[in-house]
Amino acid sequence: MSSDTRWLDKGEQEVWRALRELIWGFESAMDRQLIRDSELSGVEYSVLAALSEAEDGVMRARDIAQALDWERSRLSHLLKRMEAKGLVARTECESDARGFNISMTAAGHKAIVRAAPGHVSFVRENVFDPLTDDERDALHSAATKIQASIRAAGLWENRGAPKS
Amino acid sequence: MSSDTRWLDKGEQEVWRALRELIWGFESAMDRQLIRDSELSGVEYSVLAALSEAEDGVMRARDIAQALDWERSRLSHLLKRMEAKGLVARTECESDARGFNISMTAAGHKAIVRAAPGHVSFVRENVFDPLTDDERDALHSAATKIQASIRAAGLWENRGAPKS
DNA sequence: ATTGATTTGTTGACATGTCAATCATGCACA
DNA sequence: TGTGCATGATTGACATGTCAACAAATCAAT
Repeated sequence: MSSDTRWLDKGEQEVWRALRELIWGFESAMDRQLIRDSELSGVEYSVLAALSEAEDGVMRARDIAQALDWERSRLSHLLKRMEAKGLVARTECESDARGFNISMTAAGHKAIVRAAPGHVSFVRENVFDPLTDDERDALHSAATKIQASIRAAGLWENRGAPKS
Repeated sequence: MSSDTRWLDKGEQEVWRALRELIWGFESAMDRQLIRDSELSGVEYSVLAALSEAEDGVMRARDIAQALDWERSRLSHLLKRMEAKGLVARTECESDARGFNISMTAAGHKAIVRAAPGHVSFVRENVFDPLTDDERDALHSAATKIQASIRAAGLWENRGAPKS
């Protein structure tokens, strides 16, 4: 494809290093904060947060997977564990015998209500507070553009269904 | 800690969603590209890239772990696999009988030379090309500031050694 | 020198994620 | 209405990461 690779110059390398460190470190830092201050892991929080945004706290597994952009098997494994912990419950789906409705239990609701303030504070204190308005806006548009570019290259999707 | 949580408003939620998706999706997209175009996973590439930057292509395991900010056991497990694949070799360390020197093999060198152009192209095409100069600079400073903030909060380190 | 703490690295148990295979159900269309 | 394909979800094998326990070597302080 390219025998004439455009390598990164000194300045570009620094930008790339800063971005790479952020991408590698941010998620685990967020997880550490969550686990320290609540009993939820980052992925468990994600699922419960998705359920919270549904009106009645119930979603089909399919829709959770889509909302989080996860593989089905990943969600399936996680739901099994969360069910064992009593954070969610599953009921059969009336309209489609293949599906399941996932709902938050009282314990799940309690857990996310307890975890949410610390999580939001983490984001506010470490993302919004340190940035100027211009930096925040530029970060927004940069993140959006980078994602769009990767999507256009066909490398974003988890299971790139090659239409061959 | 805070009964008066400063929740995110609509605009902030959008910024946060864009950043979260980038952080969750970028690394796996990069891994997909690497595995598609070479025989290296992202973590294997990281180790070989670190070794490439040492003059003689040899580093102590300790220094690799520090350069990548990884846990020792993670590196140990990975090096065992990479050694089995013939990508790296280990020799005893003369100056410190506890340590090991890790070196690239010819196969490891060949693999990273083969993988590097595509990897650099991925970064250039998806990070630098889509951004204006201003956005790139803002991204740089935003990433730096966010990391600094998390570090100041004591949540960055992998093994936060609590000095209790 | 001896003792005790620190550093370096490995190991095993376990948590989590990916992938391919499987199964049942639903749907489209002749 | 049946036949074939698409969808929803689970499972098991495997890859990878975390954590705590361990062992050996080094260092520091007396």
